[in-house]
Amino acid sequence: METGPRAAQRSTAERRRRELLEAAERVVLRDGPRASMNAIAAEAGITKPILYRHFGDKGGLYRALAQRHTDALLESLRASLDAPAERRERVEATLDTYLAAVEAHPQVYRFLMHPAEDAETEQGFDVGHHSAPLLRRLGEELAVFIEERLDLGPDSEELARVWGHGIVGMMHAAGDWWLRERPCPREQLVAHLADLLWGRLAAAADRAGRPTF
Amino acid sequence: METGPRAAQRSTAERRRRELLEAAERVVLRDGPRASMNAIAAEAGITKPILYRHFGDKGGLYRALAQRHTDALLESLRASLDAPAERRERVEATLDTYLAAVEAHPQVYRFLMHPAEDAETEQGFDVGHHSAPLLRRLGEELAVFIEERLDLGPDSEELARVWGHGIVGMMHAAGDWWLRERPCPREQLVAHLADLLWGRLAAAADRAGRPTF
DNA sequence: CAGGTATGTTACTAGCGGTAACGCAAGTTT
DNA sequence: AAACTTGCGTTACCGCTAGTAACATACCTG
Repeated sequence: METGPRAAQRSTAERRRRELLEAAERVVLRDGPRASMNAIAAEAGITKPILYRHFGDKGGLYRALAQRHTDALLESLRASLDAPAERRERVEATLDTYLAAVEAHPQVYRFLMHPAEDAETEQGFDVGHHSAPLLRRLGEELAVFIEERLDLGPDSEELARVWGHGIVGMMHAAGDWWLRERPCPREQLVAHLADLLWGRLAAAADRAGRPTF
Repeated sequence: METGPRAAQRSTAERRRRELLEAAERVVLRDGPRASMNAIAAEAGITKPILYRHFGDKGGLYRALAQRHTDALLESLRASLDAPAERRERVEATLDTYLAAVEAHPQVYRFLMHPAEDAETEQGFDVGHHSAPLLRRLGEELAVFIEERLDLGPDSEELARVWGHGIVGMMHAAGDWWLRERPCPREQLVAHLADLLWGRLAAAADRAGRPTF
């Protein structure tokens, strides 16, 4: 156990950092991703330069803020994907985990995934530039998982990566649309997406009296 | 045919507008989405207020700029999806149309789809806020198409919309990743994605000596 | 010729991210 | 005890942005 003034200093610095992050989170969840550094500093009861000393720049603050949520989400997703069950059940569980997180904290989700909502006054958070890494991480992790577990013949690594990113994109886009329109309960969305992945698009019959599809 | 000074004025105004849009396009393709109104005005050889008179605000200019490209892309996609051929062929042709456009004009693509690349100096174009509408439009159009052409039983409308948005998201995410990493030729990516949609994920065998997936 | 209308300018505001320079308190060293 | 370092905090500023108000100029119309 480390003691002495250095340790005390570091621990207070870390506590301070957590306080600042909590203040930033409050502001971001209230004002959306266009929250300004001034506003965050004011919420924390201090002034801008302190924020910059702690986080370097706005991107640093954002990343620190995003990591709190992405790490937890990634862990849940890994668990769902790795649970002992049939393949389809696990795919559904994973989709459901993601969508449940989105449903439970839509503001957090929007902050992580969506660029500044309104004005192009891009002084806000350029979340898009940071959401990409998250989606990329998800895609890469899924790719590794698929490649490890499935026998896909030649080109399996390439195929797995295409699928990893494609499936993550599907989940993301469908979830985004669903969150906005809420056209059905979550379990139904999950089932529909799993149906899509299970080839129901290919197997569907053409509608009578229509050109083929 | 309308004549007289009013018509002349309007036609010169429209020509001016086109000139301004072309200047804006040059700047955006050169400087990325963070191009400033000042830079665009300078490129056009005029000053800011003229831009604002023509396009209202930065978002207006962006929308005018985006429409030029999205309309053409949407038309190509509709044509590919509606061509006389087998379903899988048409799905592949549509994916390929999208990816070919992405491949042919990556800068345009990035402008349409990606928020300001670097600094969070969000004075740039908040493209994310505008790309969403494009992806949404694509998803909705595909949903209508699927619902019209396929016999999906009960809940067909809901199912078609989930699939529409999900497939568009898959295409978008995979294309985005592919554009960055270029891991394989286009036709291979198309085939992999079509395989995914055709249920090859569900049909794949587990790898020997591994937990099931 | 008088008058409106579109086109253009200069000069400005308000707000942003980011930083330099300084004050101050507390603990450490001599 | 005095002097020095070190971290926390401030004020005041920079350069940039989007957007606007006010003014000038040309041109076509009555």
